[in-house]
Amino acid sequence: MSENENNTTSYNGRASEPRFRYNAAMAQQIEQKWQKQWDDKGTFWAANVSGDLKDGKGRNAEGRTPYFAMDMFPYPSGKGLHVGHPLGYLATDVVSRYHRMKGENVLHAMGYDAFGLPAEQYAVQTGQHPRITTEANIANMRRQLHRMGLSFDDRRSFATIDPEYVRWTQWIFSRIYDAWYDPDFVREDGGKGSARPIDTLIAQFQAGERAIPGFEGTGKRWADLTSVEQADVLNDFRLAYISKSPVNWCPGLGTVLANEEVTAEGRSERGNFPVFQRELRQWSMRITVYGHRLIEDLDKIDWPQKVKLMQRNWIGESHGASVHFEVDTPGGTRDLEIYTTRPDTLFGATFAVVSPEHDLLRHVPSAWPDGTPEDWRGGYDTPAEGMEAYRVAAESKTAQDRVAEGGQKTGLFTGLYAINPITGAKLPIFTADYVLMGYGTGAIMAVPGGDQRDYDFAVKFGLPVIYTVEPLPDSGDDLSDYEGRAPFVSHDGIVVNSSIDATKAKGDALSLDGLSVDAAIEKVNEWLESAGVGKGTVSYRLRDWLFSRQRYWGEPFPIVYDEDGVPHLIPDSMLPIDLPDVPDYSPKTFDPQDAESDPEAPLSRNEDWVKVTLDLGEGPKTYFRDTNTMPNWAGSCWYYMRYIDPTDTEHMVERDEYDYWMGPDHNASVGPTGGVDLYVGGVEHAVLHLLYSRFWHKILFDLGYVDGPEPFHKLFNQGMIQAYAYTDDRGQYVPAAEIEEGPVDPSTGEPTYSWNGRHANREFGKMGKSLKNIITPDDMYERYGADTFRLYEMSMGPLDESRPWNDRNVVGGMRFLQRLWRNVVDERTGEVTVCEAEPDTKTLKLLNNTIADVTVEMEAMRPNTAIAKLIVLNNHLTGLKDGVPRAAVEPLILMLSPVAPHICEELWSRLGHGESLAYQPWPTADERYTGEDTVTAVVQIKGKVRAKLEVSPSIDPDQLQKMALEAVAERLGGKEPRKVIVKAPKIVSIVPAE
RNA sequence: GCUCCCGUGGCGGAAUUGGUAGACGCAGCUGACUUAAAAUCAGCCGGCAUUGCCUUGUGGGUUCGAGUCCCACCGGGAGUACCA
Repeated sequence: MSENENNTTSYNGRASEPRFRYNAAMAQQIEQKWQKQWDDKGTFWAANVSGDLKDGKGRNAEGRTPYFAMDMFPYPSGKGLHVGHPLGYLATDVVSRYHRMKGENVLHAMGYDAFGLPAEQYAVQTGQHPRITTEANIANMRRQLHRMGLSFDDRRSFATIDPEYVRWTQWIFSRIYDAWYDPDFVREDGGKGSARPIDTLIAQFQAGERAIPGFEGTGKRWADLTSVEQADVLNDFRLAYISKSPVNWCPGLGTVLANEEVTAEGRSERGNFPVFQRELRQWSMRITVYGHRLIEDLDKIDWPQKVKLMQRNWIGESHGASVHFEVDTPGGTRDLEIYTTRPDTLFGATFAVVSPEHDLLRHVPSAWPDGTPEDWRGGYDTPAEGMEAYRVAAESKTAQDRVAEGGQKTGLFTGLYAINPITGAKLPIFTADYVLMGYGTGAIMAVPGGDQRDYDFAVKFGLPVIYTVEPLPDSGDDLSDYEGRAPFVSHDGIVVNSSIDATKAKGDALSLDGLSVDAAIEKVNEWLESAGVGKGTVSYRLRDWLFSRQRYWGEPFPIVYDEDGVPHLIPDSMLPIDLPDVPDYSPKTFDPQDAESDPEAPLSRNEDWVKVTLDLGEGPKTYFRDTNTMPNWAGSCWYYMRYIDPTDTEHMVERDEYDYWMGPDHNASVGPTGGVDLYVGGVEHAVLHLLYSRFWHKILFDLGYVDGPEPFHKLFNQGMIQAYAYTDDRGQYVPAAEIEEGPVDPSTGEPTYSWNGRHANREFGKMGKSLKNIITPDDMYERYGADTFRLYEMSMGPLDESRPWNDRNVVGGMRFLQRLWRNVVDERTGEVTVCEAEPDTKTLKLLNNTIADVTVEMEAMRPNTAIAKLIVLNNHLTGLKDGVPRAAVEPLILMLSPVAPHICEELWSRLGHGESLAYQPWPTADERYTGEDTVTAVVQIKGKVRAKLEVSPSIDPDQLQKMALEAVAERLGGKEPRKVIVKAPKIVSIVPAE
């Protein structure tokens, strides 16, 4: 170990320092030495049960409990990492190392989510292929992570852009495309509803077991249909299908977006461009059919409540009823189906509202009915003219515009009337943009007596209000308002004025009067069904997942179209479909406000690629490739399974390997759903990646490719590392590293800050290049070494909470490691100084209590408190007069090694051990030395501490009470206490006599 | 607006089931060592105060006892928003 010349910072070594002091320079040498050894010896290779990855370097899979710890893999950005990024990676690494020491077979690896917009945009600017920059970025990020000492099995690393990986992404798409959802099929796990191969559906059509939608009553059999007709029928069943419904078109980005990628303001999450609703042909995934299962199975997995709640809200399951109203139109009687969650209020419906895109609006009368009030007409001469103008206006409105209207209702009378099936009342039908086409049926019955929005609308257009529910006296609703102006919206109440006799409407007589709301809903649903005018239904906020993008840097679809436009799947044997070279990588973008523009995909620019001759079983024919690419989420939807064996060329994942690592009950902590044991990542993926992954996984489960219905058993969201940033008085960011802290301003209680002698303002938030407050891991290695960096990040606070980075505090971790080093190694000579004598009883007590406590903290993923307890033990050893006992410092080193692995390996080796400590058994506490000899019992009078007693932990409660009463006898003044509570051995609480 | 989470010293943060509030670290202070400084080691370190009182955002409540449970409010953060 050589002397270091650098003396610029205190921990980087200086001439006067002892030669064998643990400083930054020595830390760097130790760290790189051990990182090389781990690599050379394959220390972190995990053993599969079979195949190419069976080699676990002497530790086989058989007989060892599998543990799969995983991070949300990174996008390899060109910007590199800052200290905020690896918090989660360090946490999983600590957990992985701990589980290895418990004797488990730990699968821990890191891949790269490498398709994406930044690389594409860089390619657009430079003309360089995105693969080149992406691969350079991956190499750089791999180096940065490696230097942290993360214990990955490097044989299992891959990137989503690797052709072998793309192949399986396309293979999964093919399986989804070739599947339909059979809601009646009973799965192996007993649940109802399952994805099934599309062949099973075709067989039902061929056998005549199932009517062919759209061809009922034509007498046509399946074989009689043209290929185009067959394709159209199947498209309506496939789980990946071509949709012709409204999608989010973003001209500024030149692509369409999923609902999840559009902000509440109606703009693109990326780039903040306006988004318009357009009807375009696009790929969609039928995620809505899984809505109920995606909610239901949340109960079976160990995820933060917050994320479960976000997914439940996003899916938005609501139970209600659909009701059919008859509408008289110029072309005859039409059916209007509405959706309501409160069918009990049908008697209070006084009008109906349909969304501006609703089909009914194409059947409005040619003139306004006699007596139509002026403000119902909106100034238009005919209903048709009004409908068209209103629809166009609503379409161009962003969500922001709607918010700006401040809840003000707009709308227009359609000239049509609907017959309330329960009362026979004639209700005017309006159109208004507060009713959304995409939810329910796009039409509502309006009950102004029970709904604030309907009420606002009724007031504006002078429509009547009928109350059918009376609030409960103790409901908290203001009863004085009842029958007054405001609607009563509470769900609790008693139904009144809700009865008909059979002569007034379809069906039998019905009375809801006097029932609770819940009972009324049940009764009215039964009535609707028996009268054939409606039924109870379930509705979802979740929409199908828009799955195609007009971008270059993504996976091409394994789909070609024949000359009739019928899509055909490319056979698995021809996968992967590689991206073609194109003259220009950018999608055609438009004026962000140009809603009428049409997407143009970059892949369409290579005609040689688009037009291909293939033999798909009917001899060589000309086909045209699909020119869309998959969204960024495709690769991250299933990558966890690929860690199991990225070398497998035969399967996405082999069943036996899946069962071993991820199958149901593969270890004691995982339930019947199976899945990754621990998945750590940011909460920002709560509804995007995590919902899509669960969806794909359930399809693959239904189709029998994997054995459990959930991908991730335990989810953990790490907090964010925040930082201070500084601006000058013009508001420009100035480098945080060059800020000087001045004296505290007495008026604010805050210090003053300056940069280059000028005043600076401090703000608190994220770390970012533009904020000029970045600290990189490389800065930390340079100043302290990777172990100190790891120690600091793990000790700053609870892993799941956000907290500020404070440069100044890092030094505490360095001092701890130095003290530990000095407890083992003589700083001047480099000799090992531990003594071989048995530790004294006090040391043994502390050691074994520490082992017990630290084990609990590690199990609970609380490295911060584990570290605090290890520091206490180390501080105790430092103070020992007769040298540090080996029997105490070795367990300390083992327990610290998950957090600071390099220095611990070095000390372990210097203590004479030939093998890495990575698989040394985790220390166990000797119960002879746990617990305490005496505890402090507290004597309280009315909750206040009045005396303390040193007593045995096993003291008899009666004896303790006696001692306590003696100790405070003076204060009780000889009176008998009113009450004494004894919780031996810790508390005696006395309530004195008055 | 609705839903959820969080408020503890100068700072980051500890406190099984309600049971001695402030572990551990940073900063600060004192001492030892040193010509001196750094480093290291030993000690002090919530506030007021004469022995005791006050103190976990504020105000109430439950309890022998509340940072922890309940109610209301204040402040901060996150999600979501005309979903019928």
